[in-house]
Amino acid sequence: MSIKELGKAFEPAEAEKRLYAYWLKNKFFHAQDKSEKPAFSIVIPPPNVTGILHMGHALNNTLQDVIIRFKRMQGCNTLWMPGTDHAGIATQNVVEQQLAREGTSRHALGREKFIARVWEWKEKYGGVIIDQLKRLGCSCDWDRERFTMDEGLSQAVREVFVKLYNEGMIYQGDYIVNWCPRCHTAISDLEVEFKSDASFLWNIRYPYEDGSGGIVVATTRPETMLGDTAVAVHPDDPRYKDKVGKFVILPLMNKKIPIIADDYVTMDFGSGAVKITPGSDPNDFAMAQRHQLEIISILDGEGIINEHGGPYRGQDRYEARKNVVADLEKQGYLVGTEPYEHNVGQCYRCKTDIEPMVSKQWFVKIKPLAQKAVAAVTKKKTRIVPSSWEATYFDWMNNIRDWCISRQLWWGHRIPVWYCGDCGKVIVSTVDPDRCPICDGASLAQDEDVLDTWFSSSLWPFTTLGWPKRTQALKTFYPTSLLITGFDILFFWVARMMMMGLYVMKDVPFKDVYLHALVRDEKGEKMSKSKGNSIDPLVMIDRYGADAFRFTLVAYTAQGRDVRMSPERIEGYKFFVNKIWNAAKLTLTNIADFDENAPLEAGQTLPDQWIRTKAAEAVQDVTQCLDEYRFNDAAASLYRFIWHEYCDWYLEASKPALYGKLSGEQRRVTQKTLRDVFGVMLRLLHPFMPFVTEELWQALHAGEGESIMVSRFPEAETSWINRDAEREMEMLMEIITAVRNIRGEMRIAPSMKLKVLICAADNAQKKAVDEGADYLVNLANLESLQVEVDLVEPKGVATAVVGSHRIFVPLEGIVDIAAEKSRLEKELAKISKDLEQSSRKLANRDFRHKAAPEVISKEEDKLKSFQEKYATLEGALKKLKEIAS
RNA sequence: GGGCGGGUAGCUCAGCUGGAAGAGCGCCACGCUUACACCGUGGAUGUCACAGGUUCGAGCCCUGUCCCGCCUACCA
Repeated sequence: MSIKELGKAFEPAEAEKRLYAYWLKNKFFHAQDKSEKPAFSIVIPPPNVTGILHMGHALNNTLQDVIIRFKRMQGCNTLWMPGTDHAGIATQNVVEQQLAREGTSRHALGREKFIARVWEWKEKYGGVIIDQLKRLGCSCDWDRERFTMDEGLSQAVREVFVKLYNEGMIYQGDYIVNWCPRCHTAISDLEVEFKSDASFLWNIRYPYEDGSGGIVVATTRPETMLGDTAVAVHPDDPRYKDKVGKFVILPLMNKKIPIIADDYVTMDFGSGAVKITPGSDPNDFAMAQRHQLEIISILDGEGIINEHGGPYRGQDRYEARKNVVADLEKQGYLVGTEPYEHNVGQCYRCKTDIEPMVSKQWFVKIKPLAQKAVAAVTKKKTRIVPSSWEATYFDWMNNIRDWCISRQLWWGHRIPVWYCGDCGKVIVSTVDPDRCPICDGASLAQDEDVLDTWFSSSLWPFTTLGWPKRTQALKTFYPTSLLITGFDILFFWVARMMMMGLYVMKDVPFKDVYLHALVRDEKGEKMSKSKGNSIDPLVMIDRYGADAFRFTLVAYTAQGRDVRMSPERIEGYKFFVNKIWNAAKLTLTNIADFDENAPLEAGQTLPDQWIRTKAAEAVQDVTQCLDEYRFNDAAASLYRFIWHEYCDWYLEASKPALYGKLSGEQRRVTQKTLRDVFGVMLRLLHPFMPFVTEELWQALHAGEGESIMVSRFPEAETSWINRDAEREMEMLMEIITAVRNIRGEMRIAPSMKLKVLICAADNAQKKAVDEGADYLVNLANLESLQVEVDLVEPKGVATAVVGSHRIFVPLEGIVDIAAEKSRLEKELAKISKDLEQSSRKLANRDFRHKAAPEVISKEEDKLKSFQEKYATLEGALKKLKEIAS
């Protein structure tokens, strides 16, 4: 066969570019809408168009690509659906900042022009991340790339909105929502991040209307008192029983407000009385609804006190706080101030303190949707991996509140609702109406708001496949097979996709969900720009190659555990890539002259049989690990097989055959094994290290073969497994290690050839060693090897025991006997510990009665071998002492 | 306040349904043996957080305690 020559080292930068282009050119990533093959599909968690690749993306997409390549090689019609989302707030922010630098604003531009500007920006800078995913090696079906604001997806959003509306699942109303005064929009409960803040608890006295003293309330937000419309106490509180129904005077505002009773109030907190500000607190808002209280909003959309704030009008909320406190103090209403730590909600986007505010918003009735989403997981229609996340999922779903889906932004899917200026009719439609269906008036105005970005993301698994059209792709690939994403968007995205998939498609969006952990730095801290500890994936790819980088991520992805990343770790796997490269060089140069067609006369050598067994095991193991999403275990298995089995032992053991020390026939058999096993190895490794494996696969086939991408993933060849050969080879390996150990401990130069004598227990044992003699001589660097059944132990030797073999290395003239004495003593100490432990166990009557028979016989075998080993070593030591004395 | 995960070799972590404590990196010693010094060979290192319990037997199961992360929550 002809083989391509390999360079001194793998050149990732050049090879990655070339190979990715080759894959693209041949459309290997492309999935068929219709196919005989079983379908396998994953939709990408769409990154923000504004996004640039960070470690989280790198991990997430590497895992997806591993599974996708694995399934593709297994013969599935495999679709990895890529795309980006429009990220309402983030994208709008970016363009607004750009406008600000130009000295203008979106308001100056107007809605239409602004949106045009955002599109312009998107075309120019958006989706950088797509190219970055390509650098990672992602084998997405790029021909199908989607964007949440695409024509088709936008239409789908309207369809779903209208369906929900018509079925009474969407409503509009004035409710208290989380308002971001900087982004100028409502956000959902999920988009609020709570941060603990060291502040104060201000105690304020509200005098009773009749002048008979007052009631003290505590607050962390004194400025909100301007909008107080009641004071609440617990109905059972004896202190206030007779006060309920009476009135207090709201200080500063000089206004009468009632004292009400509600069991929301905790009696033993503070004074047991709470000020109620329905316009600025969700709990107070709820109470206001229960008691028909007046609801006053004292803040405008910017967080500035409005006309309802009396003298404080025009002041920023924090400025107003200071002034209110000062005035209360001045007028004698402030009873006390104590330091207090509490949680403050912030906008997840801009970290501005959230202002709970009453405004008109659109909501989705979520309970009915959530119930079905819970049932789907209970019934295992969707499986969450690791399953420990199920509890979190259930908990959230069961305590869910209606979803506020309207946003006061310009960039996004505009709500498909129109209001007739003539008759007031509300029109909800999938197509833009020209005229009012009731009065035929033409003065229609569309709702100003857009939808939460997550609304369109929640439809992603089917809209990307063409819905609302009943496309072939949809038929083939929905429900998708698997979703891989970070646990941090379990609620934001996974849960909502579950709800929407079930609602719209009447089926779950995916069968499996694999949730991976976060990437942290080597100290376990979250990576962030401000901390300066973030690692740029692209820099890592440039420095170490995509293969090494990917393998590192996979190797550290244990279920339910964070990934700790550092350049040093990636470097370690770069060394692994180098090792593979060099093993390939050795392998390929030695099989270059292998003639496939000539019949093989000789049988396989022991190492041949052994490495085939190990290869079959590795295939089995890696396949199972991937099936179970145990990524780190798969990586470890590959690492061990390639480095410690193939390179350390098999390549070394096959050298005699390759370098012509064995017969030509034997050489050809070994060549065949090399070629077979090496091919298996490459294919097994390909999902993890796509580039170097492709490069080597091409070399193996002299550039004439098909891509490794579309080759068949290895299946465990049971015919390759030979347990006898495995056992025999491993026995030889142990003997070799024992001799090397003596060499190392005795400080015998590696270059010095040794004479070794082995005393075998019987003829069968002797034969086994004799058969491996060549390997032994070679790998232990021996001058001679003598194996006998009745060997009288020579004098002045170093001794080791492997199984029932006693191994002697004559030391005369090589080292001093004292060194061997101390080595033996050390060994004896070790073995006597084992011996003692084992015999104590076996002496225990309960153990003999209650333990499983196979456990007992195993223990007995152990004891026996300990005893033999002990006796041999002890004898050897005694002899040495005789010589020494 | 509730929930989840974790505490195993100097470091980062494996350890599946209880049956001789493992890997990688780091460390020490020796070695440029014709794939690889991005390497090879050998070596050292552990009260498996703590205290009880179940069991013939516990890193693994149960109870409690102490730390460390994370998620979640309307106590002013």
